[in-house]
Amino acid sequence: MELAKAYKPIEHEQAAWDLWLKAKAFAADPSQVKANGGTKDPYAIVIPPPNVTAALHLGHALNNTLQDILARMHRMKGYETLWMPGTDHAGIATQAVVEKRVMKEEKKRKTDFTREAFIAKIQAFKDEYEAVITGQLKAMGCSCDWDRQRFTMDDQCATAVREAFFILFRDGLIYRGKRLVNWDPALQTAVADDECYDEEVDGQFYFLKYPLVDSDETITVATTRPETYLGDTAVAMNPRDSRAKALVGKKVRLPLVGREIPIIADDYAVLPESMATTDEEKNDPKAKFSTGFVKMTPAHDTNDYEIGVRHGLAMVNMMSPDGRVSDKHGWDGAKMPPEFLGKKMEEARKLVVEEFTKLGLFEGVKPTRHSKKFSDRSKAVVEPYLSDQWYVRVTDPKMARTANAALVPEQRTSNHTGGTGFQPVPNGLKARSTDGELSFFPPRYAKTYEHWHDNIRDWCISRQLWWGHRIPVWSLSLDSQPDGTSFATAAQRVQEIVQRVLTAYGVSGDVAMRLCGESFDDGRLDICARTVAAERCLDDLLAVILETKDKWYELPAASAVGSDWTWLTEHVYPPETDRDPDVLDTWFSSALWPLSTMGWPNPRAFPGNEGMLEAFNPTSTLCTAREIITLWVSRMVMFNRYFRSDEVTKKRSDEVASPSSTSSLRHSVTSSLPGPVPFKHVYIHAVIQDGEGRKMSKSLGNGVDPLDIIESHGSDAMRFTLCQMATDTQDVRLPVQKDSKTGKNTSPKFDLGRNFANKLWNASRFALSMIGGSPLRGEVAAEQRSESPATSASLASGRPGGATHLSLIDRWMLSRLATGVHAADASLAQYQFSEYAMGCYTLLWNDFCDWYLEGIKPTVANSPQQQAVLAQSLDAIIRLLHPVMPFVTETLFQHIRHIQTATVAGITLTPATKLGTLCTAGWPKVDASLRDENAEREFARVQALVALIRDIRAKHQVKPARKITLHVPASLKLTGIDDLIKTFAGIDIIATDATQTGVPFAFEGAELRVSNLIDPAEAAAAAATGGDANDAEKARLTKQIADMDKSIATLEGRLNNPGYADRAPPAMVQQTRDQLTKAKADRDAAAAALAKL
RNA sequence: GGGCGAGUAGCUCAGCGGCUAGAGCAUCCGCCUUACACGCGGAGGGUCCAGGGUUCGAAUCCCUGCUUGCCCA
Repeated sequence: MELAKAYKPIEHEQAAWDLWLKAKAFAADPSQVKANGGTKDPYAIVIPPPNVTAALHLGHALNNTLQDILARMHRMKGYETLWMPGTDHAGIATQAVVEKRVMKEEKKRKTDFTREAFIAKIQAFKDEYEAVITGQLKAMGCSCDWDRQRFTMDDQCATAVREAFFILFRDGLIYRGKRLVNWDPALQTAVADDECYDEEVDGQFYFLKYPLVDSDETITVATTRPETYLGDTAVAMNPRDSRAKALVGKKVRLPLVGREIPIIADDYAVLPESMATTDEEKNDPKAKFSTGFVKMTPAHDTNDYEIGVRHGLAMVNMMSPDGRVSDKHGWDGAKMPPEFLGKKMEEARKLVVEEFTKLGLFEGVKPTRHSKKFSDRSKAVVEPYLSDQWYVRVTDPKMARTANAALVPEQRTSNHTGGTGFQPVPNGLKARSTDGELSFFPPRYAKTYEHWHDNIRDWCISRQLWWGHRIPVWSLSLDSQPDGTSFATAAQRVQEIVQRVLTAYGVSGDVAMRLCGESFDDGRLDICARTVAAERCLDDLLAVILETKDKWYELPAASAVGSDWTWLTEHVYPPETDRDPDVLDTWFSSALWPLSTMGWPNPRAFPGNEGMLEAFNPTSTLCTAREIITLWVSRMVMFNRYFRSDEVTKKRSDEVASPSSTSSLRHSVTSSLPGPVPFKHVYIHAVIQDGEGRKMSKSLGNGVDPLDIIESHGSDAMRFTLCQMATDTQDVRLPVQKDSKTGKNTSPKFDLGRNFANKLWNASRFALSMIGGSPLRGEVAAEQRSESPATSASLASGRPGGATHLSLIDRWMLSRLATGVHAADASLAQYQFSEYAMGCYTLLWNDFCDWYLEGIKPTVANSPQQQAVLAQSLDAIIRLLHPVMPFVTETLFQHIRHIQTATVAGITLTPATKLGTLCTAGWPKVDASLRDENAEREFARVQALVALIRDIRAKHQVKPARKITLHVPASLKLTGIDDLIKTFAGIDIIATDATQTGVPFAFEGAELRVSNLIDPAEAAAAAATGGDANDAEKARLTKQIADMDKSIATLEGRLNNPGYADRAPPAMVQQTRDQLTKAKADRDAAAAALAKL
């Protein structure tokens, strides 16, 4: 079959893809893995699920290219390979995009729809983008197991999320707590950081005096928000403040409120300008306004909140959700002056000034500008607001510390002491067998990971959104009643009633209850439902209490409640009795990804998952970006190790054994073996920036669409270029240009990959033309070769003991191949993708094309041995390149796999296992014995001499077709390399005469000449202008002499250095002497030639 | 504020104790040489950010500074 002159990706990519799918080449079979009684080692990658928010960009292309390289390489190496694909629902991002879209297209808000209706809209959007993303990955050639594609909110993943939440809730690792959120008082909802914008506004610093307790003195605080003084719980001053010693520990009394609050010392308080000593302090813009005293309002300011947590300050909320002063939403019984109650924040501010003025405690104002947060949608001023949120207790040793213990010892920090993270294993205890399994590439990222866990804080997992996994907790709030029942008694009774209902529905094992609080003010019963059945039970129970369903009294729950109904309805506080409206942080479901995608917790519940966890968890490698280390990597490690721990696993199997047992509240947490890591290696890839070092983004318009590159250059070209860029550094730059024809962004860098693919294509085309038509063993059918390669004849490498002697260039090529394959293996094993790409590049382009193919042209047609070396080398190179350029290599393989030649001893090329596909063929094995130093040394002589002659040819503008004569002195031996020199340098005769004609040059210390450069007829004409030629010759030799002199000076300098001979390794010294001898000889030869001109 | 990178040819990057510091692109010269002009052959081009130090020897290791980027808080 004829191959086109140039590789046209678009004509071949689809066919290759179809072949792979037809062969089911990417399907992972867990039963093949040793853990399940099979014979293979597993190799697994879970894709970092792309957000369904938008199409993939070049960073995704890079990351997925690298994953595909790893997957394909391991598949060829015989690993049972799973690359799990899927997408992420990306809660806030997706909901925001859809909200914007709906606003633009329908002029409607989220709240104009029911929750269900709006979720359906997001779902439709998700379907749309999931299809786009999947299409992109397939166009890139990603060898995922597409039949297993998951989505973080599909039924399988949702089941895992439910189970995980339940277990954590049951085990006391999930709790409810208060946290500052961005509150939009107009919409009365929390808003995320990216739904706010900052704006500089004119404001004022207000100066308020607070009287010291038991003293007539006052201190003055400066603030831009005087109204929040109602929620003050401390005053801070800098410990270096000269007054601090006397004042810290004393108390002040808040005017009107009457609350006594402490004065604390904290660096956060800025020293007044007059006390500042360093430039930094003086230049702090706040120093100008500072009095040295800062009011602390932890419930209404993010900085104060941090300090409040640090110093254990009380949190007093003085605002209601609609942004008015309130004493109804506070804690610790805060008392507000009645005149403030119900006032808006702006009104309250004026009132503060008035009241303080009346009391003589107002010192004045100074104008300032400061930045303020506003809500995108309502434009209202965003208030930091304390509200109820759910947390995962990742500070528990079973979480953060276990995550750090997962690090391989050599990547742990040696001087590790504090923190919640790693602690040395106590004496006498063996380290966990599952510890020390995790390593980072490049290793420096282990520090990021470790540091994160050392300083980790509990993870807030609730989000005030609609799109996501809704928190599976129902709350019964208790209210005191005149009958005088104590809180504890009432709570006890409620739990008993709930328990009866659960039993009636047969779901008591699927529910965990926890009582929160100790009084009717803040007490409630939280009930977590593990399954949909349990959920229905709770719905019914609430319906019975609230009478919200038709014929509620006929529900099984009603009979289970029975005569307690009246009592129950009197004690359960209706308005807040419901399922929690919030959804889980997206990372909660992502954190379960290596578990949920493989069927955890119950592989039998969804088809095809059996044996997956055993086979593929832990996975082998996770490829991701560095900011993901904290967001995702850490959480996957914590979750995998917790949910696959002995403790959790055993508890689950006990439940299966006796499903009726109730999940008790706060299981006793006993010491247990943590589970395995979710992945052994974490590879962190570089960030792609544009040519100016800026992030690629839509707003800058500097983004490059992978599909555009695939269209213009081909998928392989994009992949190769990206792989070649993937170095260990943090950022890589890709100069971006706008294509004048299409108007699309592209980069000239992709030409590299396109040219390389074309080079491979043409090298193969040439090889096929040489050997495709003349099989060595015509009697062996084409298909048979791939079945039983051992039947074909085998060529020895020409080394001692070999049957057939190979020529120098063949031995050289095999040596280069052996080195190249070894280097590629080593590079990929260390995630050195760029080195792998560049190594392959040199091997194919320089070694194979420039030297080998050119060198064998005169001989290959008549040498079956050479044809074998040619075919086997090309086949090996194509296999080596398959992971990075799957399409072109697969296309070519479909031709070269039919070639019949002898095999080459030392090269093992295992045939394909599925439909003759390269992607299931064996990774090339080239025996190290094929490395041949002698051949490399001799060939290097060829290359050096050829380079000198080519230089002369170029300077003299000798036509490529013209054969010239080389004159060498008899002392210089070119035995065995003379034919190659003739081929490469365009020489027809190598004479050993001592002619003085022609162009002289120095090689290996001898004076050589080339003559007959020009056609005799032209020579006569040129003789007239001989002076010019002579001048050029002189210039050339002069430069050669200068180069040699420079080299000689360097080498002599080194040898003359007294310490060198003494301290440097002897071999190195000898090498330097040899170099010097050679350089001097070359210089002398060149000088002699110059003198004769 | 803490942590991690980068600064080498016009551009994008390798090299990270010892070759005359390399590659691709770009530039210049010559070639449609029968696989490839997405090509072939050749050439020019670098105070390896600056300043100290360690070493027989530093682009490479250490320190200081400058420029620049990212992550976490």
